[in-house]
Amino acid sequence: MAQGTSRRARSENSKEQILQAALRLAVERGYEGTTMADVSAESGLPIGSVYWHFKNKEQLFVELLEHCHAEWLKIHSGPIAVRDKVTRGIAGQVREDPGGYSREEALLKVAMILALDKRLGGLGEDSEVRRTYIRIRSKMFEVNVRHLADSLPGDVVEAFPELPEKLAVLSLALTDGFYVHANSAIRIDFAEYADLAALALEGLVDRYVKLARERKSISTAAG
Amino acid sequence: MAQGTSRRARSENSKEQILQAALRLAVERGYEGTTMADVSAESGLPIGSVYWHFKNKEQLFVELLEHCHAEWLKIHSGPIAVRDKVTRGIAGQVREDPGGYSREEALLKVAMILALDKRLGGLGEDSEVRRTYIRIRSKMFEVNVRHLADSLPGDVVEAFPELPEKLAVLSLALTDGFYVHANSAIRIDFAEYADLAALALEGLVDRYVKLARERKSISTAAG
DNA sequence: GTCTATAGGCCGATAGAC
DNA sequence: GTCTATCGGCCTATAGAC
Repeated sequence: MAQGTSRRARSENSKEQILQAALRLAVERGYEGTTMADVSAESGLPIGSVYWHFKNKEQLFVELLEHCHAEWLKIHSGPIAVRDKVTRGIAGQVREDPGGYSREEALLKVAMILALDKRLGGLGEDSEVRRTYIRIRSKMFEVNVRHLADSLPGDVVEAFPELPEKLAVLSLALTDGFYVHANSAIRIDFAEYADLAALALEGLVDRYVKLARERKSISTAAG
Repeated sequence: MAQGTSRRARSENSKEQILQAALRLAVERGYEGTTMADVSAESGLPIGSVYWHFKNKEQLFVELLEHCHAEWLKIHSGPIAVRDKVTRGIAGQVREDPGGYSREEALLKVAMILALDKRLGGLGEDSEVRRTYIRIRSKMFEVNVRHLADSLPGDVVEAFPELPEKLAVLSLALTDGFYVHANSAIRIDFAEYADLAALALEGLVDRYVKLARERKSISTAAG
């Protein structure tokens, strides 16, 4: 560490190192599969330091989720088309980057793993890790709904206000589903399937667009 | 146990009890979350009996998977339409039956949990539980592809031989995706979404049907 | 703030009586 | 075949020197 590096800065650096190590391990091994000793070894810091920065294992994962969520929010701003939402999501879940995951992908991966890791923090449903995961997932979902709404034609959203939410659920389900598939060793061309999935959802949008236009022309003719 | 119950029959009965207990627990808690002591308690048999019937924890789960797969195969025979495949799959994954799961649903649930439970049997990728899961999932997938192929119009399958496989992947992804969603405490009307998902895939099929018919009329006109 | 050593608890697996 | 008692190993968390 160079001269002039404050104690405070070094401490923050250690904390960051621990979080990054925990992230790398959690993505590979899940919650139960990641031990505090592993985190200590991977970060290069002794286990005492880990417990100095984080009260316990549960708190480490709570902060890890919040850390990733903050990064995700930074990146995801502005509207996004259904097609991009689906293809980006699937691509992100599936990529096997040996050198580590981008922060955008990281939250989704960690979130997915924690979603299905039973017995988080020993008591399942009631653990703070789980509550944090649920809170963050619902925030991400709201953001997605808003961005999809912004990307759809205004008259369609007006006619079917629940459409953005429906699309968000479906695109999230597809993203999650392909993550599961990626963990099941049946090799497929994910890019091709991302296109296909996008096509399917776009077909749905087209249907609603037509419905909206029909309604409009009827009400215009009537009024 | 009544008179005339052979030692052999009682032994088989014990084994079945243990498997059922393991199934109930695994669905709720996953692999790591289910201890041999739990299985022993849930089955009502002492832990020594569990180890008499199964060499170790890994072997117990291997046989559990194979047991469920056999049941699944019994039920899933004959063609099935895309719509039914999707709606049935989603409904099965999501239902919260307090009294236990039907055997049809059980394999899918257990398979899903094991798919994402990292560090199965201590060594992740190389565990026998994982290999068994991979083998069974690929068998189930083949069966689904064949049944979907049987349910599609013959000329479409002829024109696009890869379509049944694509639909199987998408419908499986949707099923899996909604399972994840069901574990994330954002409450939605799954029946409605099952319809929507089916609609999206049917739209895809329609597109391919049209393409096949167009091709046919072109080649007929040309020939 | 950093690090080592270790306490304390839980789990998989076995030994051995019946 | 069934059951109990127990061992060894791993994991979280803490105590306490520096």
